[in-house]
Amino acid sequence: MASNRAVARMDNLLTRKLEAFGPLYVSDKQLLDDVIGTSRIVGSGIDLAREGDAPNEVHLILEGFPADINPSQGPAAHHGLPRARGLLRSACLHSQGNDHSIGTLSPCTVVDIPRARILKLTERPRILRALWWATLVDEATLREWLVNIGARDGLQRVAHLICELLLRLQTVGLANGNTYELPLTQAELGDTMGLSTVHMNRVIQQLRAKELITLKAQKLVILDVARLKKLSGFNPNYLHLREQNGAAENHV
Amino acid sequence: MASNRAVARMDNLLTRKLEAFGPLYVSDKQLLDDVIGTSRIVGSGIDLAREGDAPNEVHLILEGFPADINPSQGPAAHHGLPRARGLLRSACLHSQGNDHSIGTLSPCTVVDIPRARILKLTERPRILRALWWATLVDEATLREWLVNIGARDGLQRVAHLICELLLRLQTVGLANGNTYELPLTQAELGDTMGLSTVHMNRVIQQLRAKELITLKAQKLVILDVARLKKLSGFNPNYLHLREQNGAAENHV
DNA sequence: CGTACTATTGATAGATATCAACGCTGGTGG
DNA sequence: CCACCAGCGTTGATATCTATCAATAGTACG
Repeated sequence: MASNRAVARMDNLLTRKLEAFGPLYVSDKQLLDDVIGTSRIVGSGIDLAREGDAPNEVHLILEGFPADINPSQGPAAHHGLPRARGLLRSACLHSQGNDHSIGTLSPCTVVDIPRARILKLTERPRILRALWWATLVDEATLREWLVNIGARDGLQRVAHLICELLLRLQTVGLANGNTYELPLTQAELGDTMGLSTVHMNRVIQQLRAKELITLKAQKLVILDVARLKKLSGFNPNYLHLREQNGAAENHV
Repeated sequence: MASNRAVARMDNLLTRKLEAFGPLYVSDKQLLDDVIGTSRIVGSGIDLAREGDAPNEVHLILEGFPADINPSQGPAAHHGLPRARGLLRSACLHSQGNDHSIGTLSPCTVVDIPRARILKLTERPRILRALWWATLVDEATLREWLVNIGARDGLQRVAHLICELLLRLQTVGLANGNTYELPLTQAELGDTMGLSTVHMNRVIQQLRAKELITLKAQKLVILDVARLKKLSGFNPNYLHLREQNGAAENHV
């Protein structure tokens, strides 16, 4: 489709994400370019909420592995490390409540969008509508995580995460066949899914023993995607919402 | 505030929910009245997604206890019952993906909002903006649930749920002091939180033994709110987002 | 080489699921 | 009225999953 026309400009990641939910005006895209312009790169293990941040600021993660961070009241707090929950997708918009925040599990490119700028964005009807759909999709992913953590045992949870990451990263072109970079420590993975480090390790070894995956030097290889999906009860529908909405946009 | 002016009309629940995020035009409210007009009442244990429903239909639950339902692939499927996850708030908007749906754990009043109507609604900037904020708040609640289920043990989870329901129901005026109706079976509660029926029962008995609650004949009494909140690590901030946004609206 | 982080392994304890059984309650048909 | 039944709550016994503690091995890096 896009290849049929001459494209005078390169859309940024945010624009591409939002335009999946419906077309935007050129002026919209310029506004989005302005927003993206302020991106910063942060290292691993950083809390994205900085001192003095206004609550309800929105963070946009362009690249990397961010995760929800537990407020420091949890049992894991005495480790000195906050406890991560729920691995977020890249190119994800995240509202900054005052009850919890996001941390980086790997180096990330992020944009901090202050309240004033959000209001500016939401004055554009098409941007606003895309933002809403995007949030609905994120919500669907969270619901899937809820099921994932609540109803499956460790082995299935980890298998599910591996499947989800494969699809996500393939979408963004960051997977090489059934192989991708997983720059996370076993401890971090465990925290993300509510498993202890030791148990996480044993689960990984189970997956290796079943000849489902290979994991070495931050490189993950899925040896049998079909069997892994079956084991985890993986159903990719919840990640596909965006295509459906994009298609439905034709009706408007 | 509202009591200072003569109010010619009674706002419906949806209108009230959305207006918490910013003022709406009278014509907006009329449109919302039209939407609400089509509500239906369903019994307990019903799946809100009906045959022939278009995907991405949105359901609005005006009253009752709805919950996420697992697709029938889970281990609990052979019970004949789908497995519930994540108790949803009343007056909650829920997008209908094709990967999962919502069921009722008690009689509910619901409105099914078809795609065409959603599009109509999202043509109103103020409604759309309120919808977006509302979705962001729902997302925050889901994140809290993720932490709740992933990081706390059964006792804390249940305590947390009881605290959350108290605040929610007080907000809607459905709590009587520290007492409220909980028309859910122990098995349903357990499913909701990822606990077996038996264990749910034992957790409840622990709470009783600690003289924190009373639960009999669907009536729940919290004997010591402060101690219950402390036990569960309950932090109501994530439910307060709406007030913050409402206040911020003054800046627009 | 030594230090620190990560991965791995073993042993043990706690949390939770599962299976089975029993009592209570409310309805229903005889 | 009674016998029966179904759903819910409760209890005990046991098995499985997972956390925790402790120790060892591998690996990167100065």
